[in-house]
Amino acid sequence: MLQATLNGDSVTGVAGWTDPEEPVLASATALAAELADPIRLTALQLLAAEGPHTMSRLVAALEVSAPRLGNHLARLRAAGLVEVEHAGRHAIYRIARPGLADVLAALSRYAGDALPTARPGREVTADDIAHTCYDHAAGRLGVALLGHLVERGALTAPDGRDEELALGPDPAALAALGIDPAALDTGRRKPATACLDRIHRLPHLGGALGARVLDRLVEQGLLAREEGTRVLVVTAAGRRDLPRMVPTFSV
Amino acid sequence: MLQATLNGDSVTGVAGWTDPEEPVLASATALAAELADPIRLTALQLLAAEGPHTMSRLVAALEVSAPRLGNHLARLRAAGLVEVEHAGRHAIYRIARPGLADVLAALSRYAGDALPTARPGREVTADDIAHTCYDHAAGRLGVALLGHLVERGALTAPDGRDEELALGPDPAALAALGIDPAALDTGRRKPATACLDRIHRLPHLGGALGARVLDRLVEQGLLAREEGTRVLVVTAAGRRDLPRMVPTFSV
DNA sequence: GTCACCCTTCACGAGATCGTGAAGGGTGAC
DNA sequence: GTCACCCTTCACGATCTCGTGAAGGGTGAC
Repeated sequence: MLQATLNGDSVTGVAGWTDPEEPVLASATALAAELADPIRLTALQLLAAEGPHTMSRLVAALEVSAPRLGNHLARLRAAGLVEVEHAGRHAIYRIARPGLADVLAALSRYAGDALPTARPGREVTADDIAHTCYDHAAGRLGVALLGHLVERGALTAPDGRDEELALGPDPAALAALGIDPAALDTGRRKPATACLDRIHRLPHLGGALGARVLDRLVEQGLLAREEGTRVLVVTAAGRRDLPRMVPTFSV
Repeated sequence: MLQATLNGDSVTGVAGWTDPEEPVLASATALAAELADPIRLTALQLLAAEGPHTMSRLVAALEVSAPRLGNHLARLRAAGLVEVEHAGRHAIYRIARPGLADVLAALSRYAGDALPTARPGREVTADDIAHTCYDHAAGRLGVALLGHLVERGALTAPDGRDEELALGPDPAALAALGIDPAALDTGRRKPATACLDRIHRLPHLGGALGARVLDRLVEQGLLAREEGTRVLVVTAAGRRDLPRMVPTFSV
């Protein structure tokens, strides 16, 4: 029988701290093991940020063979991280539990912060800070923007269950950007979506709302589109005002 | 050359989503791989919650052989997750970057929530909800209590850099519990420490402050110590008032 | 019915990971 | 100096993981 001490109390017959049978520990290491593969992690990040995907859409996005992805998805299903719904001959995968988005976000944030800043060929570029993704802003700015709007209650956080983001209880943060969500002309587009940032591996704001926000920032002279590229240049005014408007964004 | 599309923009010659060379992706999967082992994860959780430990203290706590732990710590050092400081013949390990605590907390929270609730021999017990750890409260209540005090700005979050927790800018949440931190008689004890909860794998409040809080809750009739065991019984009054006092705590 | 297509599973070989046991370096006590 | 002690490293065998290729089941188009 084991004998150990825990903060002065003796705990007899209790399994050790590292007993792989400990339920929370086993569950945590199993989860970490699922995240420790580029394909599985990217698939989960895509599903968590952008909502359900069919198998074939994932195959195209990840550029891997179907059996290879299928094996990984089978693992993720067995681990209870994703769920499948079959529609005809298509298989629609989605995140099983919304809470996973928090884990993925924490992981990506740490991974981004922990990067040795000036790697060969990987120094911080203007592109890294802000660039367009279709017609909305991506990069550090796009990620910070979505985080800001979610934190202020203007939008609900992406949790991978749905394709679109719902408006939150308090539109003040959107109003502060000069946007009235009720007056948004969405056309046939989804009003607000999350879109996985390719560099930072965190969701940024897309959809009609994302496009409108970018237009406003350009109108206000805070950002400038660079002709022929996808780079968004932060103007002098933007360098002054953006960190005030979006507190988690710097430079 | 690769050809892919990203939200309508064609991106030519860009490495795929799952390219293991992508810096943030590589960093994230490497981190997850380090967390995917019971010994490494527990060591990191201990260091993040309770601050620096010597190698021998970790060996005793984890109940593993020295070479086995040494191999794991060498990995963690190579991955940049922990740092060593040599003091005489002792090696003092600590978390390298405070942000890791957030990742570990997110992982443990998801792992705890994702548990199939009624496992054989692992149903939710009174012990699970609240029990003593030395002279302070652990279990779900102890964890929620520390989280609440940190969120309200009464304490700083444990980040593994220090052995004790500093007081935060706003003591109101402590005052609401009937405690004046300035009047705390610490004796030779540390005023406030974090202590890793064995079941939930999240830090709870220890030290003189933790003991004082538990005393107050018992005085107020919200908790009752069970004679001869470490169980803390939530009284009828506690069931009514505790969720109001500590919003993240239920039942 | 026939076919193309989407998805899943299986088995095998290459590769990586992990724990043990043994050995070695450096420190402090005596 | 001698010794006990703390920590680290190394090498090897057992074990697990992963990707490929092939095969098979089910669906919808024609």
